[in-house]
Amino acid sequence: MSLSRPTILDVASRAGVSKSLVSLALSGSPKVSEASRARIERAARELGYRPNAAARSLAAKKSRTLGVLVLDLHNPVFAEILDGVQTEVRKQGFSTMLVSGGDDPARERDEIDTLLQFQIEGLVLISHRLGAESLRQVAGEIPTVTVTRDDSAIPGMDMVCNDDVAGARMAVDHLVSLGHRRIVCLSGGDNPVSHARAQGYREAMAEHGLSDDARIVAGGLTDTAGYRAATQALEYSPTALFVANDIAAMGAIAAVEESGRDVPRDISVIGYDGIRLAGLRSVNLTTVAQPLAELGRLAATRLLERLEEPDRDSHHDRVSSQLVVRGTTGSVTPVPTS
Amino acid sequence: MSLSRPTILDVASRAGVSKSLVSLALSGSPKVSEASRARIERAARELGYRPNAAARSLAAKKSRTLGVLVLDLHNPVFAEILDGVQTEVRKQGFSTMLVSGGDDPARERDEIDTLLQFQIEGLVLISHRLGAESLRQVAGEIPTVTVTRDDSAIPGMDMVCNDDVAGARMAVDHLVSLGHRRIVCLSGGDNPVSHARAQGYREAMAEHGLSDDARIVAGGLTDTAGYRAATQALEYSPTALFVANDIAAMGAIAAVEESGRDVPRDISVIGYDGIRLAGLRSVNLTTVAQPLAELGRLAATRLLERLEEPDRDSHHDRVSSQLVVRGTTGSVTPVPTS
DNA sequence: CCCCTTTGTTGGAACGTTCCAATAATTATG
DNA sequence: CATAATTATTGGAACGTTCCAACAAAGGGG
Repeated sequence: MSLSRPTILDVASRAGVSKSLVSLALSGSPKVSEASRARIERAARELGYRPNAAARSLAAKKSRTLGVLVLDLHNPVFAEILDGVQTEVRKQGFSTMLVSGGDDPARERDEIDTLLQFQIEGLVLISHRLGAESLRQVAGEIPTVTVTRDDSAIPGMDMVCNDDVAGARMAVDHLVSLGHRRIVCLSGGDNPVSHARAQGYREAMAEHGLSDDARIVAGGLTDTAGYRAATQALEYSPTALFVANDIAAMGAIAAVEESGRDVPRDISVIGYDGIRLAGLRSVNLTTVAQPLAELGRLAATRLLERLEEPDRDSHHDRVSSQLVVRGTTGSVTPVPTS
Repeated sequence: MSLSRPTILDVASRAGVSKSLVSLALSGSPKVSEASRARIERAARELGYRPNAAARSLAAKKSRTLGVLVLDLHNPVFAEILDGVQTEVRKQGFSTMLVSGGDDPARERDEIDTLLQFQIEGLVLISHRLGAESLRQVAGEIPTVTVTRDDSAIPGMDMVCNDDVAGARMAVDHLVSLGHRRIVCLSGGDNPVSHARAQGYREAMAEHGLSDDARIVAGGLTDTAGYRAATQALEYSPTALFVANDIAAMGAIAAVEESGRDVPRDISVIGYDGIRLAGLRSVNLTTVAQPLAELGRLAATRLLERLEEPDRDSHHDRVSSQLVVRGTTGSVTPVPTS
């Protein structure tokens, strides 16, 4: 193993110039002669020189690194948002440090702390479980953008999300247009996103004069949660289920099918998020699709803008989602009077 | 926004001691009096002091950070391995920097480079697309452990993987025991893992005297690749498909069902990996399950061991996988002579 | 009571960069 | 052809830590 990596001084002496000039040359300064630049680059290449990010960040007082916290790596929705973030961030020459909160608030705090120790310049929160207090504190310490959650109440923080209330209404509208009335909502549990989606459901049901048919079953955002909630929902003999997210919807479908009913003939199911998996032909889930990569891209853009101009007003983007009709929803079939 | 973060000097002066003592106290040295320690901790807390990782890593010449490269964040198999890695690494007080190669070798090199700039002390490769040359180079530069791929030929590198050949044989044995003979293999494309699985298929077929029935269709590791390969495989009118991984198997099932055939009545399908998703009731895929989290945990352990003892021999762990029979495989049904 | 340990504590050098002010070399200007 | 302006290069300070050798203070043994 190589004893120790070459430093800028090694490059300098090999190229026969000062360390300062090497620094200048490698950072692409225009005031370096072509001749020197060529020799320096050659020397660097020959030595396999790789700048020490720690030293750089210490001296420059900036790390050119953004931190990204993701709620949990298992739900593919986050991988898709992440794609958008990464693409944009790389394009602007920043690095990114990714950590996962593992769906646990305490660990989230912990990981953010680590991120801060690494002198990240900004933070992207791709969904999170932080309380308002923690969030406020984080936002006060470092430029932060939150994705997926409506945290618009926190000062100095940017936000990018879709309109969950409107999305949920689209879902209900779609079901109603297919003739459904007994539509049950399987909520995603006690978090703002799920609350908003349940709210949209309630509003849309009311608008269609179906308030009396509205039923919300407490569920969660995992497939097993969806399965359980659906089992429970069957007691209301619904003709359609609006499920808080795609993964839970997949669980719900399993429950419906196990009960001997067919999707969509007996019961229609619609999800939320628009993960790629939902488009898989054997899943073929109708859903309200968020532009996930776009959400990520936008978040990165907003954060980078704020780094340029730290004191600007908070920017709140609310992008619109889109109904994607696939095979799990269909017209309500008249019940045969057996 | 706070102008600049408090440094160790701020803590020192507030606690009325020298910076050295603060350093000692915060790193938990036993030779600090209780009184001083208490005052220092109090001061640090009051100031919201957070050590600067860049400075620390520069001074200490070690970062206590491991790099983790994952092939691609979209396949859940990697999230599950990652869980194991993270748990173990955290337990040992290291941080982890996670990057995704986005399924692109050039970007992989790039990301590893970034990781190295951050002075990571070791590298975990959770599947990768690196050529032998690049790999050798990386391994020569930094302690590296590779997960999921059999890179045992690279000197100085540790390896943790399952036995893909044996796993594939288990799959075939299972199908044969159900009476299948016309078993087609949908390969995962041109990468070592897929080659090994195809190899196991071939061997098992030969052992059962079914060499003449052996057919391998070139596919890939995504659901669409599985779909396409399955469509093609149907020309051989198989009674069973052995698919290179779970995600592709899900695509294959879609193709089979679209062709009007039933899984498993007409065609049995078995996957490989054992992702959680495959256990989802609406998927219910029979598969060869690798102990994913265990793979990750073991990889982390091996890497940390090597950090202790850099010159030890390469360690190659080959953990065994397990057949998980679910609903997509069944006995071959005698073809009704219509 | 002096010296020797032991226990706590400290200042300074080092880590590998960036950045700035200062200098050297070159070219343009009158 | 001297001087000014420009272009290229440099040494040194700084960044916030850790680590080491050195020192001060407090006990302990002769």
